[in-house]
Formats: sequence, structure tokens, C-alpha cells
Amino acid sequence: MTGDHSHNDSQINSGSKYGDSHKHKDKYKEREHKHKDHKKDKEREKSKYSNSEHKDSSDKKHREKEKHKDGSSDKQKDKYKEKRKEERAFDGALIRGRENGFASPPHIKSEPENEELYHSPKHKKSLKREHDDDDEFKPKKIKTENDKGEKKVKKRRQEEEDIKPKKKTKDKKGEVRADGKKKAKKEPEEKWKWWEEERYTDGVKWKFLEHKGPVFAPPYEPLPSNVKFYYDGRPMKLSLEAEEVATFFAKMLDHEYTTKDVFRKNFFKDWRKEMTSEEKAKITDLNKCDFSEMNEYFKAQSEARKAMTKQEKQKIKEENERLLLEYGYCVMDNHRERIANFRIEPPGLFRGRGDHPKMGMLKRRIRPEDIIVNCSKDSEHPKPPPGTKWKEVRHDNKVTWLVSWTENIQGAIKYIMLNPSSRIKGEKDWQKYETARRLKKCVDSLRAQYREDWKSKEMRIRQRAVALYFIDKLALRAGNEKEEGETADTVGCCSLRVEHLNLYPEKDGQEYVVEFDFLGKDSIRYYNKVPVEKRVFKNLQLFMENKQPEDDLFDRLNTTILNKHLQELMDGLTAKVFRTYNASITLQQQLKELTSAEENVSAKILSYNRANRAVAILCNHQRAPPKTFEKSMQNLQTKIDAKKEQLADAKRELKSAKADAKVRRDEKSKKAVETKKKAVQRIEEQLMKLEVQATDREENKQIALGTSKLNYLDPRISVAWCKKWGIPVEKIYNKTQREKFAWAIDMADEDFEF
DNA sequence: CTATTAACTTAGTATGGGAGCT
DNA sequence: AGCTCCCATACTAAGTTAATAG
Repeated sequence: MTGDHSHNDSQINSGSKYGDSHKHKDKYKEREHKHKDHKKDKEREKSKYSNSEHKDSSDKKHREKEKHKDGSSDKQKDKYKEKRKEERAFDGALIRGRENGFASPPHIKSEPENEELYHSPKHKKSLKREHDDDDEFKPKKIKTENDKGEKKVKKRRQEEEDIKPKKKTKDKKGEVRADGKKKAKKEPEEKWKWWEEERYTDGVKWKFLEHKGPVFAPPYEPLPSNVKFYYDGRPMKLSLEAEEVATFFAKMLDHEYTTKDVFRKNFFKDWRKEMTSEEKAKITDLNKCDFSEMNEYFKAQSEARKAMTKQEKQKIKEENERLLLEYGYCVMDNHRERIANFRIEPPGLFRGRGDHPKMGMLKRRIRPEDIIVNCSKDSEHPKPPPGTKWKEVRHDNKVTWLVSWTENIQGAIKYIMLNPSSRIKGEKDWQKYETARRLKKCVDSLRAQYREDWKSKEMRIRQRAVALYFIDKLALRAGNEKEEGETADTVGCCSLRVEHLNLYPEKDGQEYVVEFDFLGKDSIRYYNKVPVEKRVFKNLQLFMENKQPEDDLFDRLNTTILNKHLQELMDGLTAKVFRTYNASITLQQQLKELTSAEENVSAKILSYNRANRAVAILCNHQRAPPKTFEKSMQNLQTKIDAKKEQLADAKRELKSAKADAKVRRDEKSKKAVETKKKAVQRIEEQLMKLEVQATDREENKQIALGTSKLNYLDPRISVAWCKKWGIPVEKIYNKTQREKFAWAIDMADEDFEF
């Protein structure tokens, strides 16, 4: 791959990368107080180093110069022109005429009619956006304009229908339900190919949106009177409110969380807030609280649930399906789309990841009064439960969410949004990969540029350039600043501190080795030793000079600055695009390298998984080794041994059959030989499959493939690979994944190049 | 500017149901 | 028929980024 650089190998092979992240966390416990004055430190750092930076006013000039320099070579100019062209082409292709109204849906059901409405066979072809190669040869612009013209007619037609949306919507409801059943048969040929349509411009996300609102958590069910809470050894009846919160804790009793000081402290504080004044007066020490009876009750409950009869379970299942059918879908622009999370998060105790200062706090119950509903004006608005009101109903079609509320732990807003299979998510996803592909086209010049910048006389530019190098080479995340004491102490690239790296002029026979050791997103440990270029090394030494361990490595850089810079280099470029780009390009290149034509399907899939794994390692996607890992490995080994034995038997039988045939020379015995031969073959195949499976599983012990597959790897690479080698796409993507990547499965052919 | 907020993507883990085995 | 194990899914926390407020 031209775009690739060979940095991956060292990582893929670095066995040392995965320490036990949990054990490791202790090391970071001290951190909190240690770097309390962090902000101040940063200021201090700034003035300390300001000498190395001649007047900030020169920055602007410098930037201009860079631009000129960039464009000065003809080759580069061409490159940029090309890039521009691409962008336009893609954008053009993606524009959905904004007047191409998607107002209220006449018939959600009958996809055939919709199909006609949105892409009559006539211009279907021209609307179809294919990959860039094609784009270069087609006059997109003109095409788009034509389409607009055509669409206008349609739009008008739709608007007429808009006039009586209410009625229409009602009609359709009956249908929706009826449809749910019919679906199974019809669906295949009815699947809506949103990727063959044009996109909205100007940040409009939809024209019509109708949904039923969220499903609230079930109300609290008080404990039966025989299940008691004990304080200081004596039974104590709690008020409903206090009892509910107590049950949250009781349910977690076997969890390690409840042994942590912070968790207990936070829980107790919030619990006390729910107590009556009498309770508050009495219950003053969590250690005197005995929740064990409650805990047992819940365990018994879950046992009982498991022991339910088939019918009972069936009933629950049906109820869930009913709920899904009623609340799990919305209508957005003529299409019924699946909602991702239509249930409101139930109350409970906050479980932060890592050393979270807020772990154990009470996560409040969300009521209708907390909910903001978003839908179109002309839709049938969701109704709040009887006797309640929504906080607000708004009609903002510049956003994609249907419902939002503010969560009480961090004060963050939570949303209900659509499923990944929806048009609105799919388009975004596709666009993400297109941006990464544009990066591929300019990454070489960009790399050349940051290498130049390592020599800059401005500290801020050097820091930026080194940070960018890390982001590119190591696929680090951007690393926003976080508010101290509000979250676990984790970092990304821009927020790295001096204590997170060690410099070794020479280590293990390599020069200029940097050792990274920090907690990243979700408090997952990143540990890596990488040889870097001398210039980078020298720069790091410079950045770390005269600093305390808890000082920022890049004291003149943050994610805003970095992203602003990136935006100037390429439209749509941000730090995370590098992750997407490097992940996808690595997959593509690894697939090329690892797949061998002679191998059978399961060996090819192992190769695929290995390629996938290389990406997961690059992106540091880890998982806790499954609790049952050792056992399941053993089981597999047992199976393998059994299979081997079986194979030996089969071979023996074959041999004797052969001998037999030789003597008897009749049809029957010949046939027997054939049968035995086939049996041997079959068993060999099975054995191979098992062995491959074992290898795969072993290699996957603490690596999670899912995240990269879902979020970083351009699905068209995988689809193309499947097509090229005749692998059924089902072997690579399960049902959900196929739904999410339907666009890629439909449009990528075997020559797709990322 | 800097800080905050809003919106959206990315993340690992818990759990529950179903496939495959005994 | 019951059991085990494994995967898919649900869940929701924790990031990134751009927009907005101060």
C-alpha cells in the first residue's frame, strides 16, 4: 500500500504490550492529588518555555508561508487539485436536493412505491454513487443538477401530500403492525437502498420524523416484608425511597465495586439524601449496614427467572417484541427505521470505569418531566404517560436524536438515536471512510510536512508535529483535557504527561526507544515501546526538560489547536481520521499479505481475523480475558484430540478397506473405499477447522476485534475481500453487522481499493 | 481567546438466549 | 430434556469535535 508506512510490525509483535491493566492501575492511584495543580503547571510551563518561541505574531505569517510552500510545487498543486476534485465529486454525489422534500410519508409500508418515488429506474443508474475511481470520469456536477430538476417535480408532489399528514399517519399505523408480520417474506427485495439516493445539504438531517417516545424504566417494586435490611444487627424497615437505593447496592454486593472506598463513600452520601430524617439519624455508618438478605432475595429472583417455564418465558419475549414494535421504530422521511436505544436508562449506582471519582453515586430515575422530545411538527407527537408532561417538545431537524435528557452524574446529555442500520447513521459512517480515503491521498505530503516541522524554531509547531507523528504512527487518540476530579485520570496524545513516557537512547539493541505507559479511554492501559526517529527523540527530550512528571508533555498544544491545524491541511481532517485511515489501510494491506489462494475457507478466515487483529492491536482494543477462557481452551483441545483419534481410526478403516478391495475386486468394496476416503477427508477438514479455531482463539485472548470491525475498518475492504476469494460475507459479518454495512455489501465489488 | 455545551462516535462489559452437546 | 458455552446484543460510559457562550 502506497499510503502505508511500515510502523505496524513492531506493534503487532510486541508481546509486552499487554500487561495486566487492572493490576497496573494501582500505579496510577496516586496521580490524583499529585497533579492537582495541573492547570497552573501548564501556565507555568508556558511562560517557562516562551523564550523558545519568538513572538506569537509570527505564527500567522508562518502559516501563510506554509500554505504557499505547499502549493508551490506543481506536483503538489496537482495533488491538491485532484483532492479538491474528489471532494467536490463526493459532495456532489451526496447532495440530496434540499427542496427534494421528504415530508410526511404517504405510505411507509409499500416500499415499492417509495422506490419509484425516489429512484425511478430511469435515473437510478446516474444516482448511484460509486467509488472515487468512477467519480473521476463522470461529470458529477451536471448529473446532480439534472437530478435536482427531476426531483423538484417529485418534491412538489410530496408537498401536496403534506397537507393532510395527520390522517396519513394514522392510516399507516395499522399497516405498520400488519407489516411486522408480513415482513419476513417481503423484506429481502424491499430493502431500501438509501445509498443510491442523494443527501441533504446544510445540516438538515430529516424532513419528517415521527416516533412514540421513550420507554421508561419500570417503577420500583418494594421488597416483600420478609426480606429485611439490618442495621447494626437489627432489622430495620426503610422508607420506599431509601429502600430502592439500598437495593441498588444490595444487588451489587458480590461486585468488587462495593469494596472500593470511593464507591462506598459516594453511595452512602447519595443514599443518605434519600433517607427520611429518622433514617438519616440512625444510619450513620455503611459498615453497619447488612444488605445480605436483600442480596439473597435478588439472587433467588434471578434463579426463579431462569427456572421459568417455556410459556412464561415466551410471554415475556412476546411482550418485549410488542414493545419493540411499538417503540423501537420511528418514521424518518418516508421510511420506518429502527431506533437504537428506545429504553430510558434505569436508576442505579453509577459504575464509572477505572478509578472514577464518582463511582457509586446514585443515578437518578428519569421521569417524563426530564425528557425533551424531538420530532417534526406535522407528526403525531409522542404522548407522555398519563398525568405527566414532557419537559419540552421541539422540532429541530438539524439534529438526529429523537429524545434527550440530562443525566445527573456528570450533567451530560443522553440521547435516543437511530440504529446503525439507519440511513442517517449509515451515511455518516460512509462519509467517515470517504474522509479517510481522502487522507490516503495526501498523507504522504502531510507526513513530509510534519517531519519538516520537527525542525521548526517554534516550540508549538514542533510539539504539534511530534504529537501528530504519534497520532499517525501509533494511532493514539486526540486526548482532550478533562476536568480534574470529575472523571478517571486518563489521557490521549495531546494530554500525555511527562510521566507517561520513558526515553531510552538505546534499548534492546534499538536506538531512540520511547516507552509509553498510560491509561487511555476507559482506563485501558497503553503500553508500547517504539523506536522513533532521532529528531523526534531529541524533541521529546526538549519537551521534557525541566518538567515535573505530572507536567504536560505538550504544554503548548491541545486538541483544538491540533484539529484547527489539520483542518487547514485537508478539509474534514481531524485527529481521529488518522485512526480510521491507519486502521483501514492496515487491514487492506494485511489481507493482501496474509491471504493465500490455495488455502481453504477456514484458513482464509483465520487470515482475515489475523488482519483484523493487527488493527485491533494498533488501536489497542483490549478485553479482559474471558473468565472461562482457560477452560474453553481446554475443551477445544479435548475436541481436537478426540478428532485426531477419530481421524486415525478412519485412516485405519480406509487402509483395511483398500486391502479388502484389492483382494475382492468387486464394485461393492471399491465403493466402500471411496466412502472411507471421503470420511477421512471430512474428518481431516474438521480437524483443521478445530485447530484453526484454537489458534484464533488463543491469539484473541485479550484482544477485542469487534470495536475495530464496527468502527474503524471500511466495510468495503472486507466485502471486496470476500468477493475476491469467494467467502460468504456471513462468515465475516453477523446479521447485525450486515445490516449496518448493507451499503458496503451492496456497492463494493472485488476490486474495491480503500 | 477560553470554557462550556451539544451532538455524535467509540468503547468494554454484562447478560441472556439459543445452538450444540450429552 | 437438560446443560453448557458462546455469541449477539443491550447497555451505557467515555471519548471526539464543532458550535456557542462568556
